[in-house]
Amino acid sequence: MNLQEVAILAKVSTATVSRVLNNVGPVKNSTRTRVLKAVAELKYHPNLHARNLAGGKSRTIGIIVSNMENPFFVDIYKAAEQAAHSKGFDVVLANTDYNPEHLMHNIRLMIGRRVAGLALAVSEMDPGLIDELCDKNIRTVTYDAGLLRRNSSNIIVNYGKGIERIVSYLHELGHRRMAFISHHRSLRPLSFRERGFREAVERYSPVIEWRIVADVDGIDGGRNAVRAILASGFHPTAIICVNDVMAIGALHELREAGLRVPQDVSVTGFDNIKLAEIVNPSLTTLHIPRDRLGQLMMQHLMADDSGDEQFQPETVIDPEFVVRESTGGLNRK
Amino acid sequence: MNLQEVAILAKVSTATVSRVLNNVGPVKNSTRTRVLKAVAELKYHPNLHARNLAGGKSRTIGIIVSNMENPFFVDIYKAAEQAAHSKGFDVVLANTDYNPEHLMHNIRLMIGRRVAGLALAVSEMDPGLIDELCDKNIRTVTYDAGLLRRNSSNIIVNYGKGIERIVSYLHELGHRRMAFISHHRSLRPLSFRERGFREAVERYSPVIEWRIVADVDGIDGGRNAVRAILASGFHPTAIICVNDVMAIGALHELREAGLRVPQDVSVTGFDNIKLAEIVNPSLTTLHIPRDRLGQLMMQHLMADDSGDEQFQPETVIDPEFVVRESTGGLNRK
DNA sequence: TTGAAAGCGCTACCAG
DNA sequence: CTGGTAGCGCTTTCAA
Repeated sequence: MNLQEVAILAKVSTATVSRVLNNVGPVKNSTRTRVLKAVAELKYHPNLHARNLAGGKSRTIGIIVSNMENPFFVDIYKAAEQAAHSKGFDVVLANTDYNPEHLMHNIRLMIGRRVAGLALAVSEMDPGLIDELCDKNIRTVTYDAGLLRRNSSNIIVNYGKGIERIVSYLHELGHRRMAFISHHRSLRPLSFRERGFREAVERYSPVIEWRIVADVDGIDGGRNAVRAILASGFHPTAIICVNDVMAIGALHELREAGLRVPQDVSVTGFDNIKLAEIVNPSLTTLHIPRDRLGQLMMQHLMADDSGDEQFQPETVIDPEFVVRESTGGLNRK
Repeated sequence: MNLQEVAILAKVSTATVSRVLNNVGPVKNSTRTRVLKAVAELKYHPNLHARNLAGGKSRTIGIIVSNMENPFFVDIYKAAEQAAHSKGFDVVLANTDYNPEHLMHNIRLMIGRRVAGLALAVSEMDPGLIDELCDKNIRTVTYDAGLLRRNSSNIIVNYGKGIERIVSYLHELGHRRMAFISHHRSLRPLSFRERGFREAVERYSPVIEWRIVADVDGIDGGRNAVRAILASGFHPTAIICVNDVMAIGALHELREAGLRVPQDVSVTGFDNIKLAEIVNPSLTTLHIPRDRLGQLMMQHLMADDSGDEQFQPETVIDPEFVVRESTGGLNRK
């Protein structure tokens, strides 16, 4: 079923049907209603592929994230989608599970779809791979990717500063043995955070002993990491997690092991997802404004080319320290 | 940049390039490599719209869910996507936030994209609206929607049975005042669950006092609902939540109010998401196998037309009762 | 093994 | 205000 059939039923040309459907150009009211009736009668739905092909331009934004199981990314996606909708764009979402091949596959799909813009909130950015793809003339905005190309902007969070804040806070509380829990250490953005931790902690060298352990992203990852730490014989008094979800897993595993938080061990997260204030004990963490992040990404993608809006190629967001119940001074002073 | 340019650079016809790109038909090896080189050189990405238009068929499955913030739906999506990928299909995801208009919009988009199949895991199904749309010849599978149409199958969870199980269990423990926490009462599938509760509880009439309260889906919804209950003066000894996420919110609000779970109040969830075993106290709930659900949906959509596989128009899944720490007998016997 | 050409369904331009 | 028509980029016969 196509435009033609509608046109025949309405006794007009396809051009007119098109005009009616797109609210463009002048159409006599009587014919418009006639067309609309035919459309309804046939339950006609325009073929969007044909429309995109013929029109040339697309009103669709692609969004790719690393892990939809982590509320952090869901929040970004929701903010971004809302911003896109408010400007009349549709959104198509893809998830990579931190897998660079999935990322490539999805980027290819997005390019193939000729999206009007592409937002990448992923950690598995490989400069090499992306470089190749991104000199299509697709506008791109990345989060936490640290690469800048033509018509591509980047939004980054100052993780180093955040982690430094955490470490110094814990140090003041008297903590001298710390562990850092992460995931996907080999991915660049994650390795930067790890380095942030290392630098912060080495500033106090050799007073602070430390250790880094990694597992998968998620609750189970946090649990496994804590289990590994405890089994290793290294007994940190503070555990710093690369994100809240892993921290929540850590919290649970510590409880299982009979350790009290924060009396025996302090725990910190990163992101400040909703759950962080709900868990027991509630989580000390760093707030990253996902709303703003999502909005910013869309703003960059949909900014007028008119050059009116100041196009910022890079935006830095400072996380905000939120102290809750999961951190405290040492029991044995 | 299009097929033509590649063809020219490779000194062949567009037909040949197409053959190479699709691995179809015979192509001399030397020309194949020549074409591939041209493709790489130009960083050519085929226009998927054109491809779909010309090919007629699509290898894309549409998935629409109600709330990506609820891990229940994320789990379904992930299982479904994996199943789809394993059969060589791509997936495009959409989220409705329980908004029937968003649902309509997204269904229209999916139809416009001429997806090979459409999976609807949404609660806001309105028989009227959908009826109209679903007699396109798009294969559809719904979860929890209770409507059956031509080339459309349905997967349902036996909520009534599950809730009955919960109520009788709580009754045995001595509970006589129960509250049911839900969301979007006016949406059919949700109202069915509410009815399930009502029927189960009235079976013990007039022994059990009960009450139903609703708020939005999510942690805050659970919190608000509990606050409303406590403020109402009705003091239930057991709170039954329509899903785990709301139950987790309820748990938190009860703690804030100084009530102990399960000593003062028992709480149950539904779904058995990962978090249910992590929260403290861990959550008594009903397990719904999201993996199987997602796989089933894809199986229904991608079943061979060959009639070989037995096409089941309806599949019922029984949830499985999981007792954890959030329920117990009454303190004062 | 390859090329030419006819569409796929729609938009947009040009006439009338 | 409306119709005719030339593409959009690709797949797919049909011939060569």
